Amino acid sequence: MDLRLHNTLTRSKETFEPIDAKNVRMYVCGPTVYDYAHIGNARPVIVFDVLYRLLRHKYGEKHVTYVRNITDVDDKINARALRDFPDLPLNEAIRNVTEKTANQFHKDVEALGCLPPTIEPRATEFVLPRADGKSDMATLIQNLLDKNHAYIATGGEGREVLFDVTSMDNYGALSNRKLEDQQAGARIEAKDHKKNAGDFVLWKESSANEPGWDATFNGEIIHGRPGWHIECSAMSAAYLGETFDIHGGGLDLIFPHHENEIAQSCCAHGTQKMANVWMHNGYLQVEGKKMSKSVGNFVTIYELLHTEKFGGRKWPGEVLRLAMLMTHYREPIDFSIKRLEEADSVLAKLWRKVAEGDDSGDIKTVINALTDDLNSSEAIAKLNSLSGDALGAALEMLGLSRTAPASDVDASVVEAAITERLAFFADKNFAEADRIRDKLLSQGIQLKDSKDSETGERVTTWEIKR
RNA sequence: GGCCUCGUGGCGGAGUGGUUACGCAGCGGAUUGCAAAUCCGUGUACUCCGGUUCAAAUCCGGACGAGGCCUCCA
Repeated sequence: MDLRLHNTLTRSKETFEPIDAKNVRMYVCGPTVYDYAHIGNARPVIVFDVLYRLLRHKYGEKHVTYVRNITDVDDKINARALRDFPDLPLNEAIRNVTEKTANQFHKDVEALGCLPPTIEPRATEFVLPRADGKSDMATLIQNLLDKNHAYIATGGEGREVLFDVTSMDNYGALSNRKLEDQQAGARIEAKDHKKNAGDFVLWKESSANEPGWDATFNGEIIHGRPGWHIECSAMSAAYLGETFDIHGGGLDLIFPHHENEIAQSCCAHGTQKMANVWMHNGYLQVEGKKMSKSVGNFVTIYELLHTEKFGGRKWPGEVLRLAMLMTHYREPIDFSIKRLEEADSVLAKLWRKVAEGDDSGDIKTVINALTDDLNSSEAIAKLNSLSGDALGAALEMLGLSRTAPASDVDASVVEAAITERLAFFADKNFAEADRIRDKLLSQGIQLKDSKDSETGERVTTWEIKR
């Protein structure tokens, strides 16, 4: 069955044909590391992890290259560094922020069952020309200047290299925007030094309390830092080439981020396409509202996993993952406690069905669902027709395998308690037997009684309730 | 103002011209010393109004409602 993917460029589902089936190449915009990742950030990471797994299944593990960057240069990072580490030299303060945040991000997404990408480049390593000759931001920018797609102008905060949006014929093709339709009202700040209101920054000069690199543009050295979009153009070209297969991210990145990436990359390289397929996941809301700090419904991945802030309990990463995948990736999700509770029950049932064995069903039904534009909700529905090893394999495909519960439960102690309890049953001492059951339950251990079908004897098993 | 999504049972959620997926919760029953778990059974739906059609939740038009983007937010 052919893989079909919805392409934002054409607003339709297309049969996916890789440029090189021996090396399928995908780029997904990663985090800007200035603060804990929130659960909205988790969605694209999970969605594209499923796609990565599917591609590996279809083309082979060694034939897929998945690049997800870490953006560790950004004005929000600078602000955070100055706030949190006022006494440290700037570069050190920044490194503290980015290291800490990136480490936390890695822990978070691992708990969500996401495979590490093939390559995870950091923006700061791609600002200036590199010894290995891989694509870098400064060279890309000079390239755009050479081809008259960019110009240098002086604004209120110093010199800037700006991209001239009118220099590209089909600027706005991805987001279906026409420059003249954009209202220069609410959010576009008219700046005199720009040729057009829509021109965006490629490089901006830094002041003394801002990080900067000495880059040369049109012969003049500008101590500065890159604009927002250029890092993805540089890093994707560095590892995936000028044109690659799939570029993914959240819906809100279509404009301006991805539009501008396309403009930079295509104009600098003289190509028609940056990526053949552009995929975007839908937005996430919390309890019916857009997640924002001011509304107070802002939840980080860390808080969900390790605190009782959301719904009065901690939630395992797999539950969060399933809660995301219950909805098709392009649909909006209203994240709620009820949804997590449902995911929790479903997952417990599925894991039990794996443990019980009784292998039946065909994983192909699940793969086929995913093959149709990553229809994960359909795929999850199909899980119900599987059991045993087939179900286990299907769960692995979705990244929902049971991981060893992080627990210090000593099995021998539990077994001893069960034996003790069975002895109380022999004396019909139900009160003591129940006391043992309740005590274990309070430790998160659920006892399950059943009867041996041959002898009618009571058989007690247990599991860790999460 | 421009552009883009989405309205399916109590909830989640596919489907997309004709057979009302699937799951969660609920309810009834079996089982149990009581529970939990499990098993069996079970109800309710396609925002509204037109149109096309033998047939529309599905296609077309309109209304209403919800949400998003429009320069650094995934």
